[in-house]
Amino acid sequence: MNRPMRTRRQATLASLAAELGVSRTTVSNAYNRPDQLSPELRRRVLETARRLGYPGPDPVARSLRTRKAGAVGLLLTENLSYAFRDPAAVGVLEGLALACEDAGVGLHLVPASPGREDVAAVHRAGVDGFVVYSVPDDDPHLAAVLSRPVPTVIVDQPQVEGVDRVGPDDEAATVDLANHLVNLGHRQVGVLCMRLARDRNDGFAPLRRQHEAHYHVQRTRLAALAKTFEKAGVDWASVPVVERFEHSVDEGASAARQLLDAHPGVTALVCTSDILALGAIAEVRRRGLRVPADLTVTGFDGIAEATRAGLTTVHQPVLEKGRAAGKLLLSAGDRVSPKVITLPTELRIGTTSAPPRTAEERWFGP
Amino acid sequence: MNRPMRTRRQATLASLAAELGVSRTTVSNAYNRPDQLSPELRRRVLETARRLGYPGPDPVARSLRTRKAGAVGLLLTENLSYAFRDPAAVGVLEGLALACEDAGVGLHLVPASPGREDVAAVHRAGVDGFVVYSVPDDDPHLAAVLSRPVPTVIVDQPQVEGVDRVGPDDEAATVDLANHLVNLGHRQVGVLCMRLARDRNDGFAPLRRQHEAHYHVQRTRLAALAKTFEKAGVDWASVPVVERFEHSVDEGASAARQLLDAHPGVTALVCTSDILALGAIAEVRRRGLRVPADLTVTGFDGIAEATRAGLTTVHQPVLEKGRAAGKLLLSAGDRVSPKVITLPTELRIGTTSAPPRTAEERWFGP
DNA sequence: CTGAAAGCGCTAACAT
DNA sequence: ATGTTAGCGCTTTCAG
Repeated sequence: MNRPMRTRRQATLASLAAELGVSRTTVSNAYNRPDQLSPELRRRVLETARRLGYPGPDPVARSLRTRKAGAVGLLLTENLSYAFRDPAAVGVLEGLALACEDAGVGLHLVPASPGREDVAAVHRAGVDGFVVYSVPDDDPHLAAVLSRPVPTVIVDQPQVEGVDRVGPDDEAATVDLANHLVNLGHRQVGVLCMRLARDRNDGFAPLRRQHEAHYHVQRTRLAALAKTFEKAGVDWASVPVVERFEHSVDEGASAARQLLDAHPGVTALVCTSDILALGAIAEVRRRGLRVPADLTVTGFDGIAEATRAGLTTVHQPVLEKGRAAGKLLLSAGDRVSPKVITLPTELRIGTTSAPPRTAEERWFGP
Repeated sequence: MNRPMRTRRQATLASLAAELGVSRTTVSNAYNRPDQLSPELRRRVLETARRLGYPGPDPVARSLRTRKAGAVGLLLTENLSYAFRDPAAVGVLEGLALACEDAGVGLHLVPASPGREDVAAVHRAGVDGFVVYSVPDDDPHLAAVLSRPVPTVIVDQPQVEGVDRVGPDDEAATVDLANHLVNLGHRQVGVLCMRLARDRNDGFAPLRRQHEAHYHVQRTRLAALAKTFEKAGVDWASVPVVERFEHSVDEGASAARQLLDAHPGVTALVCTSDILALGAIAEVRRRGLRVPADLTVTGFDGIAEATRAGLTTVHQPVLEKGRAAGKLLLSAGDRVSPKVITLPTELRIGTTSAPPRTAEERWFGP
């Protein structure tokens, strides 16, 4: 294959029209409405276009005129490295991309790493709408998105009144999971959770920080755990909650280490994501303990690797979540009231949860 | 958080200027060149903008005027489902996204599934350049991209004269790998490869199909294998090559099954990707054979899961590949001759390759 | 520091 | 079936 080096934009629709001695409309029609002109003329137009090196209508100019960008923006204020490494996030991305593909529109990833305070990229994105995925409620990028006159759909978090949202019922799902543990007999639990706010805190998260979390999903899950365990007679204030800023298996392991070092008496580690849970399991085993005989570990998301590992977790249809968000956005026509789509979740009891060992067992072995 | 439902675009830069009794230039400057007007006036402009619900300069109109879209397009004519499931592809995507992030430009995923013949999406994408990742040389989307007057960088394949390219030296890397097998003593090998053309062929690929493959990477790897094994006295025409259209672990397993059913005598399965190799290993084990004692299996890419599995493979820096492509594109300024970046690869000998069993061993056990 | 003028390249009524 | 007209909303010399 070969190809000449281009100089710069050579021809425009107007110059082509001039060359041909026809109007611009005709040339435009040749590209956009083939049925509006004779096949013969159309052939001539296209032929001349090729000769002059006219690449077809400029997409930006067309967008300006038609008021359609032909793309949806995706705001993801997470380090891409972590986003792409979390199968749950990849699933959402994939589902969204599929919805876009079906509609023939592009998916525009907005450059917005967590550190970046520069919101200009949001304003510069030529898109017909935004999908916002899992950002904190005080993120400036989010505010920038909401200030733009295009429809927006938020996936998972935050909840913003008047804005479409797609996500699971974190509250109900977490209550189910917690009840499973309560029913098994666990009363001494520890929690591993993801980032609660934009400021980094790799360590224990006091009650106040839990309550004021800017990540609605984490806040809700913690609250649901608190509610359920308190109902079972557990004093939540005494339950250790370890937070991690980065979301990776390794961080899950280190969080488990930190928690178990300080609270060796816990009988279950509840993790707010499978990724963290997988790390926790690794750490527990590293300590020579068995899962679930010595320690129960649970996750959240239901990613494939968790299933393979037999993790007790809450499964949510991540691909469908992304797809639903895309469809919702692209059908955003003239809906009146904002729509909230709640996705089904399923408690999947695996082989990582079991009744706690009794004190005697712990001292004298099984 | 709350937010009023928007009606439609309410104010423009012009109407704002009118309202304020200043020129449009001034309003524009308030947004783009704050140093060009008094802080006081600027404050007034922004304040009035808020009051009128003016969301700031329209990105599309700005792009038209400045001739900068602020985004790079990514052409990926693979099913997104598969693309996102292959860590090698995700790595490339991630690296590219990082490069875009650094430059503050968006990454526009062009909707182009393999089946789609509709190339309009390429023409509709408002981007300043394209990265093309691993498409067949006869893909119409590729032609559409090349017809657009913007710089383009191709990752891996195809090789197009005059177009920038980033990729490993597939030839050299594959020769190294093949020599490793030759040196171990393998002469009866089977090959599992990815799609060779746009038409589906799940099965054996005859010589002719190998030679005429439209996927340059696969063609090159096969050719390198052929060359090296022929040099070792193997008649390549007799070497079974099984092709799979879809790229997944399961397909790798099924390909291995197909190959081993027909050619139980092979001592090594050479796979052109780690994904296929992982499937092959699964199938070999399913048959009650041991890797590498009974059968050697090798891959290509060096994805994390392969490393964990101890796979003998060729590692390539996929993230760097994506990043390099992005950087190259974004610096495309006024380079004269096209640039080709060759990334280093490394033969990683793992625990899945060993000398072939002798015939006696095969009959009488080790 | 501010304004006037001149388009960027295209499409969509509305004629003819 | 083709042309005329009228912008889409913005930025950018170049003068004041």
